[in-house]
Amino acid sequence: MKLSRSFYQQSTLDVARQLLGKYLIRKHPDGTTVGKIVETEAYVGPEDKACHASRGRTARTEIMFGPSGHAYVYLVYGFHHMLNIVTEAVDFPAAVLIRAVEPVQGIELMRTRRKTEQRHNLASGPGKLCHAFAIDRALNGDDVCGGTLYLEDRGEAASKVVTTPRIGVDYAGPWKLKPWRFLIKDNEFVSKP
DNA sequence: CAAGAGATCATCT
DNA sequence: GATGATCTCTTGA
Repeated sequence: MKLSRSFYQQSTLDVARQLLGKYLIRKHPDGTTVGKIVETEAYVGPEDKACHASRGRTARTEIMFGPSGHAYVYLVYGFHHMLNIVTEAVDFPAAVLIRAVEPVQGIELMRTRRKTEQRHNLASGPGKLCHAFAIDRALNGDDVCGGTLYLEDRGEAASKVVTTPRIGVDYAGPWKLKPWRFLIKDNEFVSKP
């Protein structure tokens, strides 16, 4: 069952937690890739110094101020794309970063793109995930309630969930301490334990 | 195995 | 002109 827009309108922390155990589906001319989400992070509102939108409303962050259920994709460090899903109401900037998935379908395609044999290394990190799923800035602003990139509930409850501070946001002062990273306990496909 | 450096560019000052 | 919501490879024990 495809997740509808109302799912993404909930509070960002709820969305981030509930996304664990859901499936990410990416349709592409080369084939379809599917992965189970095992790790997410929440970026919430104009106050959150780790959230790009805390710098104000700009051309780049505009998408986060828009309606929920859209993809926010951007490039970091000149190499890696990050995939976020916009949440909450219009004019409130918030999003959930998808940090890692467990490869389920289209694994050969992911191997070709990633040039690695190891299944646990195909999508265990935000940059790797985007590479394996062929996600780049062309998808920025795409509606994830559409048919190319979307999420599904396949009836699995994310059992044991663990929270930790977010990764790579040391510059965010007190905000870096917020336990807004969510991951499935003991899952071998997360980016780091 | 842990730690460190380098890669490379869109975006904002 | 500085700086990342990262990854991979190299180094040294």
